Amino acid sequence: MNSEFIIAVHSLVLLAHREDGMASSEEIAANVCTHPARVRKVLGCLRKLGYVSTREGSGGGYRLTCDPMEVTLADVYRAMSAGSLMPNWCSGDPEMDCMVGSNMQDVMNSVFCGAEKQLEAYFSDITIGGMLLNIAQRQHV
Amino acid sequence: MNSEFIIAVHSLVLLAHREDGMASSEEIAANVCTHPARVRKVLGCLRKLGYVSTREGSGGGYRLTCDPMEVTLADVYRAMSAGSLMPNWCSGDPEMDCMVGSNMQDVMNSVFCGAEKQLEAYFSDITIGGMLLNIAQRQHV
DNA sequence: CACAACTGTAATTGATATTATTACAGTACG
DNA sequence: CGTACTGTAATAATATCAATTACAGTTGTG
Repeated sequence: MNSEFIIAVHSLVLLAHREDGMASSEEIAANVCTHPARVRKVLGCLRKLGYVSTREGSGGGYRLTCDPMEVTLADVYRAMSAGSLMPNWCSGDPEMDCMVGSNMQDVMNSVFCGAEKQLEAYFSDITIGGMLLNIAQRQHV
Repeated sequence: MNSEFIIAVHSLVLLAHREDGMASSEEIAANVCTHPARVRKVLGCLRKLGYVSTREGSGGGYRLTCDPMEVTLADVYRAMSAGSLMPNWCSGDPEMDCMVGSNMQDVMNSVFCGAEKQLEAYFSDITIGGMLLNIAQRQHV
């Protein structure tokens, strides 16, 4: 799994937690524990999808522009990490003179496509707002 | 996803395809397109689980000792790649003085544990024998 | 206007993970 | 005893990932 997925989710949850829904890349990076430039790259992607808006210049930063209860991890996954389940290493070779070796790439591919669908279905039940509630509950136990 | 999973599955399908269920690490490596030493490592793991037996020495190699219709990808996944869904990169820090940042690792962890269960459920419906049948069907279309 | 505080983006470096390769001891067969 | 294998570890080569640096562009403010 791509770790940009984690950064995206964490950032959205953090913004949802802020009363005004705002934070700079530096604040987010400190909370996520990564570099501001990396946050900017990931959040730039979320902006294109309309989940956040950005304001450049002094006093600028990122602001949540979606309802956290409406955005699911499946949305974020599709945006940041689609296809990450399939390993980049491939076995077999279509040119091979063996039924198994020549078809394995295709078959493995369809297996992982199915797995990815399954994963998305699971993620589609988890919202950014739900994660925030989950965290808040832990706090009070 | 760990690519050893792919090597393990491919090897098992290949052995299941062989009439006598046997092949040497060199034959398997040629079919999978990797190095024999790597095949030996993976198949050594499958041996410990009882899916194959090995014979050292001249004329030796690997032999399938299970019913391919009984072994699922979930079995192989658990053996080779358990926990591979979770990225090794972690956001947040439990020591942090922020509700979100300090709890994110735990919450993300539980998200990925659930995802892994989901994935295993999907894999548990796919057998080595089923994959071989799938390949054989493609051949005749 | 000039400056400070931001984002956007790309290039570079450094760290880590992955795969291939080599090497050799151990085992079995003929 | 020699050949053909597995088992295993160490090393080298490669690819991937994350941190860092750098700087142009934007915006609010004195």
